[in-house]
Amino acid sequence: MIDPRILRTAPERLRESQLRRGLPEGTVIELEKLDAEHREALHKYEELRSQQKRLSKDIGKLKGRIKKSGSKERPVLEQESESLLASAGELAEAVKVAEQRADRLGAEVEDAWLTIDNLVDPQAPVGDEDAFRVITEVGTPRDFGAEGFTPLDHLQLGEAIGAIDVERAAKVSGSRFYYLVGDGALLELALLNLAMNLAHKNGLRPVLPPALVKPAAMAGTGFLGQAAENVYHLADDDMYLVGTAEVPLASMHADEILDRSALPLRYVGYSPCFRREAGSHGKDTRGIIRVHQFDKVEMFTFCEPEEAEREHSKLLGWEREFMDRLELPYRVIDVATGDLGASAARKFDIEAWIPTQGRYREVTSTSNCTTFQSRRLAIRYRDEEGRVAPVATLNGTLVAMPRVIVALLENHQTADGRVAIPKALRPFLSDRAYLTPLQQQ
RNA sequence: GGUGAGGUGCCCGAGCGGCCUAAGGGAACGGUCUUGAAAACCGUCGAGGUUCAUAGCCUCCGUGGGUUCAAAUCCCACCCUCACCGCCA
Repeated sequence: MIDPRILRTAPERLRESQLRRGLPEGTVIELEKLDAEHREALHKYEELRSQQKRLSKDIGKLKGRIKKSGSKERPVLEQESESLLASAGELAEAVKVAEQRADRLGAEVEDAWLTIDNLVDPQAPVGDEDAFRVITEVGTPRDFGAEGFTPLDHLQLGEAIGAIDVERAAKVSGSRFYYLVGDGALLELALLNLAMNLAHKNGLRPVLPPALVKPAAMAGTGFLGQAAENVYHLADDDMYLVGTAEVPLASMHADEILDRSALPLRYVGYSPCFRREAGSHGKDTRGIIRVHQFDKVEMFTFCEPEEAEREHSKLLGWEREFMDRLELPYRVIDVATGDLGASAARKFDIEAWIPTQGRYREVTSTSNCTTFQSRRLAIRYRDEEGRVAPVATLNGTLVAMPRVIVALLENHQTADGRVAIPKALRPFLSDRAYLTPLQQQ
């Protein structure tokens, strides 16, 4: 949710932002109309309600006097009370009608706000998915031709090493599932340990959050908009499986007023992530690039809005630090406005080089959600003047397990089918230098 | 799943359906006093909405409905917490 004052003072900013995202501006115009109507109805209701309360209070006082009255004045007071009650009855009816109208319009305004995405950062490149801007490229993709062999893809490698089993996962759970087995399982745990150690060293507080949440958490983080079709919903319980730890981490401080001295508040969560992948049939069907369930280490920050941009750089820096430790070639892109999530004002993706695809693929992503999520979730803080104001929220991936495993296997493979383990991971893998195919063991 | 108790403002805690729509205490903040501090005393002290307004007014006493001229207070449903029992990772 965006500051409603902007709708009233500068609605063109909302329209402009929607257009940059490639969304219709009509919803904003609709919202303006509804908002005005709602406020008018609210005024009417409040005016009537105020009258009613005054009248009710008078009746209360009168009843009190009747109790204490003598037999002489009692009949007079009772008659007065009768007439007051009669007019109060009429007022009550009018109040009810006015309240219902105001409530209805209020709900409509709220619904209309849900169709408006966060204001995009003016620095974000404008356009659709392909309009991203490359910020930097790090490392050099290997030239397998020069090395004299054709690289295997991650699934071939993973199966040879006995690390990945998608066939049995298909038997048990269907397509887009996988088992990590043996060194595969150990590899995830090693990545987890490295990520958590780095994050903890950088001052983030580790969290193992719930992965099943109530509708408010899902809606508050902005995943029940266009993204809703990709969310698993348990109808019997009206609960959602989270697609990222961002959801429980953001919601952790819902309805709270944070102490300014506690900001920035930084967490790093590890959780399973569930995604329906609706609308991506036929995309990335091989291997574990696109799956329905995976584990992810996610960073999350609550900070003062003025600090958000700087914090965003920090998160990106920590993501890059992690990628550097894995010795993977990657690039950083400034994601285009048309490809931003509903909550994000600006987003940077890190894309790792995938040799068998000959291109960069997204492995991490960090978003500045400014005050969009915090308004919906009522996460506030007391600013310098002691006023209550929404905080800014930001999130960033440290490791999305399957994709990082894909990148590691493919980039670090050797001509004889082994996979070199980056130095940073070795302490967590019995100090081994290679993952070895089962046949060579 | 069963039984019992309970959910009130930052915390504790009172609240015969009206006659102050939240008493009282603590914490916090400001001040007086003090060399400084503590104590004592005085004052301030929830959030949201509307509004130019930190003036007024409206809303919020777990959530959602209902009864009433009027509801924290009555009725219904649900949620959560605690204790014990049963089952279980």
